[in-house]
Amino acid sequence: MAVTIKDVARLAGVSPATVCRALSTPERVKTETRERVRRAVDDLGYSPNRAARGLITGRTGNIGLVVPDLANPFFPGVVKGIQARAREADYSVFVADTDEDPSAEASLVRSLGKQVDGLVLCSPRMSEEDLRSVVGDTPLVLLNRRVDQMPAITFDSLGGMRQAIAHLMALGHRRIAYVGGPRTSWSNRDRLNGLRTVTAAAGADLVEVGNVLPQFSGGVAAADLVLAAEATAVVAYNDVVALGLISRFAARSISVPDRLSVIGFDDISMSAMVHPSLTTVALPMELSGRAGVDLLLQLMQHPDQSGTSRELETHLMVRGSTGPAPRI
Amino acid sequence: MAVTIKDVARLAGVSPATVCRALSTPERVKTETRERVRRAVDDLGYSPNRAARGLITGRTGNIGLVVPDLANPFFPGVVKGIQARAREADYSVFVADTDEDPSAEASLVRSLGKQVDGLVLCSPRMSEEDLRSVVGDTPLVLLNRRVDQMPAITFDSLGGMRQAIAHLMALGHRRIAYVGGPRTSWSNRDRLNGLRTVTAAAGADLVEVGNVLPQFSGGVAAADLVLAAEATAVVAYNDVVALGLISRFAARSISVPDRLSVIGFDDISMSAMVHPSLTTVALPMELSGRAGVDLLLQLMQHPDQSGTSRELETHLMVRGSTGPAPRI
DNA sequence: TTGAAAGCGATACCAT
DNA sequence: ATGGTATCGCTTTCAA
Repeated sequence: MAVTIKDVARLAGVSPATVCRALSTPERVKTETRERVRRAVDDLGYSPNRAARGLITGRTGNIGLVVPDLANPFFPGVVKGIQARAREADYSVFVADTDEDPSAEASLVRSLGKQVDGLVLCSPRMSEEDLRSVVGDTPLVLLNRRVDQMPAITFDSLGGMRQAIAHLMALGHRRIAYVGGPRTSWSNRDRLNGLRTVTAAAGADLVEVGNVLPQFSGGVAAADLVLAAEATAVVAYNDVVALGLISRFAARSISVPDRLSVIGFDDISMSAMVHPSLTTVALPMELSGRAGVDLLLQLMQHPDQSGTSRELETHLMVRGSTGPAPRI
Repeated sequence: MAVTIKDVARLAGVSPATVCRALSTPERVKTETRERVRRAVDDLGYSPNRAARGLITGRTGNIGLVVPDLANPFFPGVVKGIQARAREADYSVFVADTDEDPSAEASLVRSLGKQVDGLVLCSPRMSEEDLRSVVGDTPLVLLNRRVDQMPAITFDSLGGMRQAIAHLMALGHRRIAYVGGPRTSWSNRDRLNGLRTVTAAAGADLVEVGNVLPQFSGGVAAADLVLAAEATAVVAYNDVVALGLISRFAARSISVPDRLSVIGFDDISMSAMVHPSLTTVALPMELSGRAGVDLLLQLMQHPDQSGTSRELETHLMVRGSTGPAPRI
């Protein structure tokens, strides 16, 4: 059996209560006894049983994280940030992957919710209605999704699009296509809204060529539509879609960036590796994870307050897939 | 406050003990009372407090997973498999990312070990010695690493290499380079051993061009060495390294596969997306995760037995990066 | 078949 | 400053 607080107490010649205090509120224990306890703890290799502690304190020391798909390169970055910040705050992290299934999301939130002190929902796919209804009394933070009255970490899509369009306009592009992600995706709507605002303000033509799966195949499928739209530049919902576009362009011998410029979103690591490398709007993935945990910690301490949502800066990474507009 | 077993007991007009039995050993409860309890449970939305249960049963219902780096595309696949299988068996999964730091591994194993019923160590980087010493009484399964006497899930590197070399030989290649991963990596040694055996048996020349970081930059760095080695084909430690190689070859206008064939390892999703697409030895990532959990469950039930380690099949995916050897 | 009661290990309150 | 003790929610003997 494992070492318990009683074993420590016995060895140190004090009561369990004192051991507890020596560990959690050392200033309330005489220096000498504190030292004795410390030594006993070390000798026995004692560490408190979290389940027992949780039973009385009502807290678990765990936080839960729900993501749609770990295989999507965006999420591991976020998870790493969450992990790192959680560990600093002495929390462990439950990770659950929903395989892009919105209904799995709800049930996971409910079951995970009981085992944790707080939850981070990363890019949840479920409807706003469902989202509101699953919220029990577990503090919850959204990441990459904004819903009224719920604390959230998001990315500045508008700013990212502004940089992207400024870049394209400076290169002489005037007609720009957008390959959208799933209609149900909040971030797709957010990016599209940003893009509409920015192109309108800049006096560029925006051609929306439809919605595709946020995957390589989605980009492949959209490529021909983009060509038909007679744009000289295309912004994709995300990097993976952009890579699919480029792949299909290559297959059709459409040179990127000579004939067509391509911009993605996310800055997944692969974007810098391919040829041509992908110009993209970088999202601070790890930072967003850390920010999510920070917000959650705040919320867990002051459940009454609604917490301070944050929108994180984005940055355009200019690479090989964008160049001067062809003269038509 | 949450619903407790007492609330259910009161509503059903029975004792807490009966509620407990009705839920865990229904056959020991009269059908009628069982139904009454069932209804009370539903009405109140009761679900047992895991911490309290764990306190008495000594089990947590959690398993822990330690991976070196979630950003490495190999791991998310494994994690997904582990998640899926764990959820089926009604376990939750703690995930910890060590950021490739071997010393972080040991401390994580120790701290996680207390909060879980079993651990899966995925591609652990620590020394065999350390590995043996961190093993407490928590059941532990290795994934992608084999160590005497420890239960493990591994991949058949030898078989993968056999397929790779047979493919290259059939295309007419006779001189083959290997770009190795970290010397400390078990899987690198395993793959290299397999490759040596296979090339020797097939009568091919093997040129080992050194060890690189298992990253894109590692491949970039090794590309020139490969050219200097005058091989017509190169096998890389993994796909990411292979992509780095191809990138550098492209920059030097070395055509793949006309001038040089390239084979990777893992079959990360990006491999099928790039141009030329990458011929690679596919590892069953999700399956390995499931197999790891299966082995762990087995171990948790019979801690006395050592468990049945498994080596999973690998498969060569022939794609665009390999072709006939150039006539010199 | 059911209930009463004794813990599991840690914490927090009330005394001292 | 320290110790005794009730308690968290559940499981599990032991009796009835």
